[in-house]
Amino acid sequence: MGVSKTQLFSVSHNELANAAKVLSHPARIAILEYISKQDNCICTDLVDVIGLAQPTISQHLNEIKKIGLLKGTFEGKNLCYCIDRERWAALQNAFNTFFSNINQNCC
Amino acid sequence: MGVSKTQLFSVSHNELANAAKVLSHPARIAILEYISKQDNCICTDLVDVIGLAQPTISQHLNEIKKIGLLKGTFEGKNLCYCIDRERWAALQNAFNTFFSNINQNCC
DNA sequence: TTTTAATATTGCAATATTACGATGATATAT
DNA sequence: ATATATCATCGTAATATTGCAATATTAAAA
Repeated sequence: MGVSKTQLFSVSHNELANAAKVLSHPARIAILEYISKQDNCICTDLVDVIGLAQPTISQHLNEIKKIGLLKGTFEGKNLCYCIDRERWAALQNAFNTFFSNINQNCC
Repeated sequence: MGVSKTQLFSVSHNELANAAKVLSHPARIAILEYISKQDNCICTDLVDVIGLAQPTISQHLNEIKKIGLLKGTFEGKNLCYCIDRERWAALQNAFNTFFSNINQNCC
């Protein structure tokens, strides 16, 4: 049915899965990497950097915004935003916790 | 067109995105967490633990297998497999590297 | 005020994902 | 040999994702 049965799973499992979903497209990885390496808020040229059409970039940015990884202003002519470091660190921690949680006695 | 333009992006971006895609469904998070916490290889009862139909679990396991996170035997009556710790650590490192790579001067 | 530049939204086509019933394959138990 | 238990595969339906052209919106510049 194409619909994930999210109600079967815990909140934390769904949250981690949602975060992973944002990272599950190379364009979004590239966008995040590019933004995170800037000295300041960025105010354009993602379309040139990534190589996808402007509406497509806009859509990807929206997915990234939805999980709170960006902060700044979004209305008007020029965007001005950057990585939300607090959220970034929280996601880093969530992934790290997940990966650390393995039983070292297995196999 | 529903097709990701993977050729636009670097190998490492695509690899990280592919790994994230495996983690982008709560069932696979739950499956991986369950397996990783076992003392031994597991040989059944994932269907009961997760609560999805057996073919669905089988499909999810296949996605997990595809990126090399499982090792063991898969044919026959009883499965017997567990987490591939080397691959697990590699993915942990890949995510951690990605998240560590942020410019602390931004904003 | 009219242009212009930058981003968002809409609508659509192509493809991917999720889920499960039915069925097939395999190995063990009876 | 037959039944049973376990997992894989096939087929299919429902929904989600990706991408872009066309268009709208917004704010600043001319």
